Amino acid sequence: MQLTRERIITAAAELIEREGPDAVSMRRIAAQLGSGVMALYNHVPSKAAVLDGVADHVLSSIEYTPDPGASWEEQVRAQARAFRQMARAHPRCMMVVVSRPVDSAALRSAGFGGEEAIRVVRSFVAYIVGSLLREVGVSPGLEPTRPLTQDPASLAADRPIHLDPAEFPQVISLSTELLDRDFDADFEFGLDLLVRAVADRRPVKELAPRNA
Amino acid sequence: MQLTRERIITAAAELIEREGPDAVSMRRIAAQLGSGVMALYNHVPSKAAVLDGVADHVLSSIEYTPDPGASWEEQVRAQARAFRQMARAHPRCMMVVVSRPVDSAALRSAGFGGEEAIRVVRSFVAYIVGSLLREVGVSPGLEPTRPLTQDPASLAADRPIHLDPAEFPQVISLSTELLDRDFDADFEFGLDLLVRAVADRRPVKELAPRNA
DNA sequence: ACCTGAACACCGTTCAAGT
DNA sequence: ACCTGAACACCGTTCAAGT
Repeated sequence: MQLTRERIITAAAELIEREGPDAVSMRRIAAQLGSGVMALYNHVPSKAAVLDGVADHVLSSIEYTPDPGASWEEQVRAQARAFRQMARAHPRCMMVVVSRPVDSAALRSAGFGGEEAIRVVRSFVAYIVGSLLREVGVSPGLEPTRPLTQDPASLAADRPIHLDPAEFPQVISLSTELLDRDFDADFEFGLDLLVRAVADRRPVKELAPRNA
Repeated sequence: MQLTRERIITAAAELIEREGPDAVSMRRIAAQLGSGVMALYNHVPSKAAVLDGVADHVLSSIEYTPDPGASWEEQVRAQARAFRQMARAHPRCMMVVVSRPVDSAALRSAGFGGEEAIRVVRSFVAYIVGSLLREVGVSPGLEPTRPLTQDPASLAADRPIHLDPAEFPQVISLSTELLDRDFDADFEFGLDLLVRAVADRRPVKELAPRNA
């Protein structure tokens, strides 16, 4: 099959997702595509360019279509959640995304990039990125390489809590669930803080008249 | 001079700050300390451990002493600013910090780690980390290695805007200042959003009685 | 206990050569 | 235009050997 920039970037993203950012190398990508290493350089100028491509690829996979009927609060929440879904779908690519400039065109095309409230947007993006780094980033990149297998047990081993899954299968699945809930709640909590803060900053919609 | 874990970590941090995370290697660290590569392994188990050490070292350099007289709003702001100062002092180490678990003991000892309001703290940390990644992280790590020199011109070249400093010295210093102001204002803006949001969530200090 | 140096299995990228 | 393979200057880490 023909070698293309796109196939190279996709292969790199898959490699990162399977074995972490450290595992990605031009040689491994080439091997995966069944070609020699140097063949890659006909479609891509450097490894850095491949990683740029991965960041862009992942960012543009955000699925968000604005709903003009919704309030701005709900639109902001929807965007934040779309971003988060992307991060959860490509957790190990997040470090790569984050190591490049964030205000990319891809991000803008996903609806992040208003005109009048750039600072508000930046605050949200900062919050979202920071949240997802914590959520996704229990030492995601610079650690010793993982084994090639990707069973649930080794995924659980990425958590700070270390238990033998053979001995405590139910404890582990439970703790994973609890952690997930925790992340959900944490994310929504902070998101809500920001949404309310911004709402309070707007010209107040006079519900009940005050005295004075 | 004697080789120690501390000297190794300090050397690594300096190397990262001078040439970026990509430039750090066991061999370079050893060369800097005037020893053979393998001598390092008597004090440190692996490169990953060195990077863990760097993250901890940088995190524990946060200078914050709580002022019990100040309001909680001001205390939170002071902590956030202390964190930010650290990030600006070690900008290129930030990616290393961020690639490890953030809720470390070092962070807690810097005053981040309340009991009753863990989620609030997490929201702030998420915001701060996300902000500083943007501020500090114009492709901080995975880029082609920089030349060894660290003059202001090459620092300016890290910005997205590319001008020849020989031709436009004043434009560059101006734009740097503008960017700095921008970062300051952005950071304070979002910080203020969060502080107000949290304040509004507290049992309101009844200033003026309402009708109803 | 601490350091050395050779060796191994990797890197990214250049270059000359092939089709 | 696209691919190859040898080569170069690097990696992290193991191991056997020295003090």
